[in-house]
Amino acid sequence: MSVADKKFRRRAEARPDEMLDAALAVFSEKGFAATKVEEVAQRAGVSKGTIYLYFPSKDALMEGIVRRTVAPIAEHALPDMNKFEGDPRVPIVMLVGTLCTLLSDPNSMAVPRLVLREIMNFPAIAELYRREVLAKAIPALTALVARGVASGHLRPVDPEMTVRSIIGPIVAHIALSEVFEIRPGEGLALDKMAENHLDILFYGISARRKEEQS
Amino acid sequence: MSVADKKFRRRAEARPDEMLDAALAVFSEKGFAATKVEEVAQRAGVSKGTIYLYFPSKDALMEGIVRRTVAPIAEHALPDMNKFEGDPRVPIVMLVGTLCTLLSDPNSMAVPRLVLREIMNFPAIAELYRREVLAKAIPALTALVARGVASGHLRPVDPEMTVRSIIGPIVAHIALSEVFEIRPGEGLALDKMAENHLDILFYGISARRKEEQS
Amino acid sequence: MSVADKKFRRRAEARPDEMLDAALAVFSEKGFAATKVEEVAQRAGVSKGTIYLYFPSKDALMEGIVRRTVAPIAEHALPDMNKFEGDPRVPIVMLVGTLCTLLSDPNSMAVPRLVLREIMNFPAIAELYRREVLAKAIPALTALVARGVASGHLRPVDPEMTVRSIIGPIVAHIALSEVFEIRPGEGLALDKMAENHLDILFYGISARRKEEQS
Amino acid sequence: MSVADKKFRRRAEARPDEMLDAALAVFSEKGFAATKVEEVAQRAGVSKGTIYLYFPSKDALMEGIVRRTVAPIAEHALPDMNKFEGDPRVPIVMLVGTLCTLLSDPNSMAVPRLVLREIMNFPAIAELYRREVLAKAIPALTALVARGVASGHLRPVDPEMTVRSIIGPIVAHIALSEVFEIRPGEGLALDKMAENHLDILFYGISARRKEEQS
DNA sequence: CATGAATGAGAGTTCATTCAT
DNA sequence: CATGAATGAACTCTCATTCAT
Repeated sequence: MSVADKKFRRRAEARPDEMLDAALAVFSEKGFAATKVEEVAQRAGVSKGTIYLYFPSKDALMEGIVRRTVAPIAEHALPDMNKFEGDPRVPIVMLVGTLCTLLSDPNSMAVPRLVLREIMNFPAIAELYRREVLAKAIPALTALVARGVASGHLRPVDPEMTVRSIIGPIVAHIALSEVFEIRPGEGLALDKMAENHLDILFYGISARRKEEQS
Repeated sequence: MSVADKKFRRRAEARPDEMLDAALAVFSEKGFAATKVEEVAQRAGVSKGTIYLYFPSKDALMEGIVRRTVAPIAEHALPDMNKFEGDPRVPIVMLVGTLCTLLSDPNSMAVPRLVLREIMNFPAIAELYRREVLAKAIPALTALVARGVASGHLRPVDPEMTVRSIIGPIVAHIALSEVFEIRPGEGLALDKMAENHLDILFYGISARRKEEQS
Repeated sequence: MSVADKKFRRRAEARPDEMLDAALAVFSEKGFAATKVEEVAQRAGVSKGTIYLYFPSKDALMEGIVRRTVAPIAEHALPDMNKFEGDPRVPIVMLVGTLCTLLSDPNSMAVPRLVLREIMNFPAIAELYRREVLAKAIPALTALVARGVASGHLRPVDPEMTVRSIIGPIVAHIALSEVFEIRPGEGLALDKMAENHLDILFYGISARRKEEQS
Repeated sequence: MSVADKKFRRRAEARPDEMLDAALAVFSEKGFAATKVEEVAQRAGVSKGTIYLYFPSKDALMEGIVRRTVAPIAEHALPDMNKFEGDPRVPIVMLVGTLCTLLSDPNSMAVPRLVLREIMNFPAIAELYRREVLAKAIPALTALVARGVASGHLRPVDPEMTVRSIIGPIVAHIALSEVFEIRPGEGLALDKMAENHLDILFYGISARRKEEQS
């Protein structure tokens, strides 16, 4: 069978993914509630009925979008952190860098944006996120900090609370930009934010008397 | 004015406020979209038509809730900060303390929770918040940090980005608790969070070679 | 308040009944499944939404129609039979006469016709009929026959099965007419049917040797 | 013809019949309207499209079921009756017996049950039944009774109406059992019903003064 | 012959909003 | 001022039917 034949084949196996792409696009533009299934179908280039051929309900589209994104995060990104030994600041720098790289890609932003927007109306999605991402990421980060305190690399901070200090500034920066369109002038400036955030996270904002840091 | 008159007037001027209370309660429980105007009316003890006597639409209820809460913040809490001179860490400690006091009161939480939940679907509310709260608070905080850097109280951090480091951990802590029900065991623990947050904000997490801090 | 005012009043208390009338008419014409709620509304002179103000679903219209008809039957017609003493042929003649009078009125026919048509698709209605009508009528008739046998007025027939012989011919006559439009030429001819039915029911079709009966 | 060929031919000419079997089974279980063509296909072990290869529409399945059953009745069972001479009670006993035998077989019941359930929504089927079964059976029965009256075997009853008295009790018995699940305790009890029915049909329920009957 | 992916018209139901009383 | 009956636009979901392969 030639490649040309593919044109005639229904691209059966790719369809659900295309529909999720379309749903993500339209949900992001107008919000879940304000989007009609018909619009998702049009964007995907199929008919309304075809959507329901692959997804049992409009809600299932939302869940499909999230599940597709959450799976690789939970499987790949997170497990690595648990094994880390040595100065915990190294993986923290990496984590912040990875997050910022992901977030600076508009495509990568779409799902977190959508989740941020709709999560309170989708208990199932909040639970999915909690179970698949947070329930793994937060304990891993907490343990990382705790090991850093134990090894003397970090000051005796509260590991659990310190996790809020690691991710909070990033969340705040994204939220200000995405929700309120408050940006520091020249675009997202994730680099500058990351640098300043890590600087403060590691050394604080207080001026030292005589000594240097970094 | 006779007693009988009271029966008919029933503190008429308080009505809109009672309706906003009812709307806040029901919106918080079920979400804006899932709430029927009828339910707001029932909770307020009036009929559906009466709601429309005071508010032109369901959306106006949402806006009324937010506007009522935003006004005092914008008028009282924020202006004070601009005048502050001296070590900026003093007003920062105060700000964090004030926020935590407010947030530990469930009643005070209701509006921020609701705003957090619905803001993406209400451009008007996002704009209101932006204009009335953030457009005043963020520049004030930024200027505070900038003055601290200039006066030598703070290290040469980026003032704009440092604002994210000040409020981010608090936002993250609240979001984890409210959205994902992830709490550090013994309740909200806002005190512990605030203490750890300020400790890190001021001195960082890195262990020092020989000397102590704080 | 004058009578003229009524014109302006919403005839609130009559509405549900008018809707049931309209539903009965349209369901009878087109069948339940083929009828749109919109059509019922139009016939009732109200909007689609108003139907749902009084009935929670399309099915509820069907149930309302039946319930409204079943109630008086169950309450009035049936209880009388239990008290009867003496020759059971008297109340049987009355019952057949009453049924035929009811059935010869096209309005009275509408509900049984509709029930006959839709009953298999409405388990709830079958159950309603069973519980409210048959569970009362059949034992009453059975007891009536049993008493007749005991008192010597009737031959030693099986009371339970004899009930089928009392009502069956009437049912068959109606079904032939309503379902297959098979009628004995000159209209429904319920009188002739009733007379012949009772004659056979009481004396059978077999010719006697010499003697007469009746 | 090779064995391999058989695999491909799969008794092709039997296919439509298998589909009707499947359709009858599913329609009987769930009702015509509630049955999806897909379900009929699954039960028949073919795909949805194949159904439409043999039947132009879902309705055609219904008609096919009925037509297949009606044909032999119209051709065989009915014509015999017209030729009968002598005491008409003999063929009446036979008819009742035959009907009861047929009806006591659940498989034979399926089609009449289905027809009873759906007939009002299928004018074509009502017409089919009317034309193929009733238009032949009823005149035959009527003539049988008329001849019985003429020959003195029967009392001077109205032949047309007497037909209702012959088939009515059987119909009533079946309807009570199938529609309302009202049965005389020990199953369908068709024998007892038939015996009692014929007893009453021939001799009536009235007690005689002195003589016996049967 | 057979498949099953795709279609799209159509129906039931909800609920914000209006307005006669 | 207050009511609540009435409205009807809008939306989700179903499923008989088609047709490219």
